Amino acid sequence: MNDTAVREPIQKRSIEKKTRIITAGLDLFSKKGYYNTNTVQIAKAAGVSTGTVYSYFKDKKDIYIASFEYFLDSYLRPLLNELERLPKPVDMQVLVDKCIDLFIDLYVNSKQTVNELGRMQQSEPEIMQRFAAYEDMILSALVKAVDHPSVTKKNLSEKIYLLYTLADVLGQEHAFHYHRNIDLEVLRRQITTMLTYLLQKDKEN
Amino acid sequence: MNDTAVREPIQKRSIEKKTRIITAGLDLFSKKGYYNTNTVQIAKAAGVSTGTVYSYFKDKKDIYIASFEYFLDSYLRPLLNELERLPKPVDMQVLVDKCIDLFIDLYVNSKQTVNELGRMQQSEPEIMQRFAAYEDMILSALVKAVDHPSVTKKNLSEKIYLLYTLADVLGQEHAFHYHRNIDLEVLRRQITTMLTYLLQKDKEN
Amino acid sequence: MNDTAVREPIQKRSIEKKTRIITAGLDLFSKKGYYNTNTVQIAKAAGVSTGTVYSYFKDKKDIYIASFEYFLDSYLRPLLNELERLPKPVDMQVLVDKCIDLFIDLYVNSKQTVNELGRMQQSEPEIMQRFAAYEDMILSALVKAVDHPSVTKKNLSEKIYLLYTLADVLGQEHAFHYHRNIDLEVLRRQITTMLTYLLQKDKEN
Amino acid sequence: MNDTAVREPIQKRSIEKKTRIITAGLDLFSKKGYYNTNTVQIAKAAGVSTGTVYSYFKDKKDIYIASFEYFLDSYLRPLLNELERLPKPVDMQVLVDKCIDLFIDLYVNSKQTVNELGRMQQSEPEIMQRFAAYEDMILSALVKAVDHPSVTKKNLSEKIYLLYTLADVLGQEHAFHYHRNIDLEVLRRQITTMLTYLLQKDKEN
DNA sequence: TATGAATGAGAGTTCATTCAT
DNA sequence: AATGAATGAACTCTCATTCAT
Repeated sequence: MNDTAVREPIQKRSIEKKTRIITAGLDLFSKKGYYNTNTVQIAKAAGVSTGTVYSYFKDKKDIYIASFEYFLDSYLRPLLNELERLPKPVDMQVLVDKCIDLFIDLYVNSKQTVNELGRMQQSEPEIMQRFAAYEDMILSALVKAVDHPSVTKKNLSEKIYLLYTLADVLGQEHAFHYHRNIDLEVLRRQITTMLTYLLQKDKEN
Repeated sequence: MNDTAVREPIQKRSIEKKTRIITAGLDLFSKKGYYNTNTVQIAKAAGVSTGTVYSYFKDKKDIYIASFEYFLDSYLRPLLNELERLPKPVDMQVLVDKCIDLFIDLYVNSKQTVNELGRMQQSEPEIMQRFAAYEDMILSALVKAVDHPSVTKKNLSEKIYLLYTLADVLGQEHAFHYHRNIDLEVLRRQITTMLTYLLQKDKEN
Repeated sequence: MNDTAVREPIQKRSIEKKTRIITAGLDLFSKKGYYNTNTVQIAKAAGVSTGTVYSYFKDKKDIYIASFEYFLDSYLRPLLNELERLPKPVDMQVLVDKCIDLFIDLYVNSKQTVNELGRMQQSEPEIMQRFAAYEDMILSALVKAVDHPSVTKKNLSEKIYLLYTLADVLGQEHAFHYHRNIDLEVLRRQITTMLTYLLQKDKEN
Repeated sequence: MNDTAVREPIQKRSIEKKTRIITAGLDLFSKKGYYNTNTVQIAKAAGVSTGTVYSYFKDKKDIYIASFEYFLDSYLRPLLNELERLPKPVDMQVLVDKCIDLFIDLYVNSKQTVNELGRMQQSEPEIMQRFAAYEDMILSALVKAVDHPSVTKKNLSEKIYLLYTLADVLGQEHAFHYHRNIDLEVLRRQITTMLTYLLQKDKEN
């Protein structure tokens, strides 16, 4: 019944245009949020007409999803690859540090983007599902990176989750510095200490 | 521009009406989010007219702010009082436990509410500011509770912040259980271990 | 989920407004057809805003249905009542004549309206269903009117249907006079002759 | 304003292309109606580009007109020829029967097409005019077929018109069977009876 | 004071038509 | 000659806010 298919661009000019829409969307959604961005703004920012937007995307939500998939693919995945390429065996301290740096990088460079994604993540089921895959991506990258003789496999999921969570917290704090009385260096040292303590093999947590 | 001042209700009937709007708003915003709730729905749920809503609140955002202030005042503050009333000197393990229970309580009973607040928190600057005060409230309650001979004052802000953050994480996981492979008991034990380790006086973190 | 109910007007001013929308809709739909009429035009013609239109009707199709129900109720039903009130026993000639007059009246006064209804009738299933009831209304009025000792019950449905159809044809021709070479008086006489012949008891058709 | 003239295809390939557009249009317009069919769908179904469509037709309505002219030429005219080729002198019963069969054929095989044409016929003046010619075509074919010693010339136009109308009604009822309680065999017999009665020479109607 | 009908700007989306390639 | 991506005006519908009653 629905004959008005969404165009899948093949030619270079078209791909470029689709990308422009995606990046314009990413920018606006990140800065102003999903509900405060409209399709005319996206079209204008991408330098195309609204009609063109709707020939590449079935609706506004579709632009949103494409924008954040693009972000995660082009930004997060490279970071994770770096993590996986760490020379092994790796010092625990180094691993935790690298992890933290990764999230600081992520937030410092794309704080608004990451935040907007978090905002929608639990608001729209469809978007939550899409994003779940990417969290899994991070978590499994961490599992691989932590795969090391000095780390017990016991309760590994929970340890990885805490590593992920605390690195995330530090990243957020670096980017937004919500809490003026927090010394970021101190916080980092404490997190590293806790995680190193948690991950060490001889402590059976 | 706006000549019609927002009324500050003095009479009992008026206060009751304002409260009904606030609780109706809280309920709807929590269940469906800010952008999917409209003022007619709030008025109807509160049993008043839309006009009345606008005689107590200057706009929709104002209802939102009042709703979440009400929530934090009537729900969070009592929890914090409990924390402050802990008999001292308190065992470190007990303190951390109590803290964690507090957040689990909060999330389990009001998960949608807390989530919606988090969603808007960084989307709307005006709302972010208002909420900051309440986070400070939590943090200072923790400072008081942790005020104890066995805990160094050194880098205390950062320690409190981590206590707050990790308790929050555990609360969220209890309420939503996003990560199916996480054993909540194990996670709780690990968090307690880390925090106890961090807070102990002799470890100079 | 759908809290935005369509308002059911009780006050006189509101009913009047709803009626104005209905009549404006009827007028425009009749003159220009469903697809060539837009909601802004209807609102303007009714002297209200588009928002008001949508507080009385759930969508454009709903206005359409209401408009034509209004037409049929306020125009067709009175005509049918007249038919039913014919003094009995009635001369067959008189009955057929009355029937024909009824349709001529209908078309001459509301030719565009009746035509538009016919156009949509088979195009939109929802509208077709609604209209079916009114055709039944006409047919059963005819059955009652024809209920007469001089008419056999045998194959009555088919006879009534032909009475209805031929009166309809004559009505159309009166209103639009598509066929310039047709003498309406002659046509009427022929139709009357055929129907009288068909309906007479002694001819067993 | 319109500098790009509509091409009149001479080459075989071009004619074929134009025909493909016409038949695709006929198919889609018949199935989904004029307003629910768009030019992209027609182009796709015809295996050409939208641009090509607009080099053969000046606008969407032009495709519509061409489609239905094509239908009437290729489908209706052969039926009429058959009618004209009836061996004479012909029995009145046979003639009426043939006529009825012709319409039943028409509707049963092309009910959606005929219906869609009827729908637009009075909605768009331009289309109404075009169609008038074809109705005249039918009527004059009937005049020729009825040209017979047993039929008075008196009031012939009106008689032909009724023959046409009643055959049409029966055709519609055969194709759609809107009225469940109508026995098609009975209806046909009644119509035949009425028409035979009307057309007979000695009855001076 | 309270009402709730009314407003109308602005949202997302479609599609006949054009024109650079 | 043919393409089909691009256009943008026009569509239907929503909702925060106002104001006559």
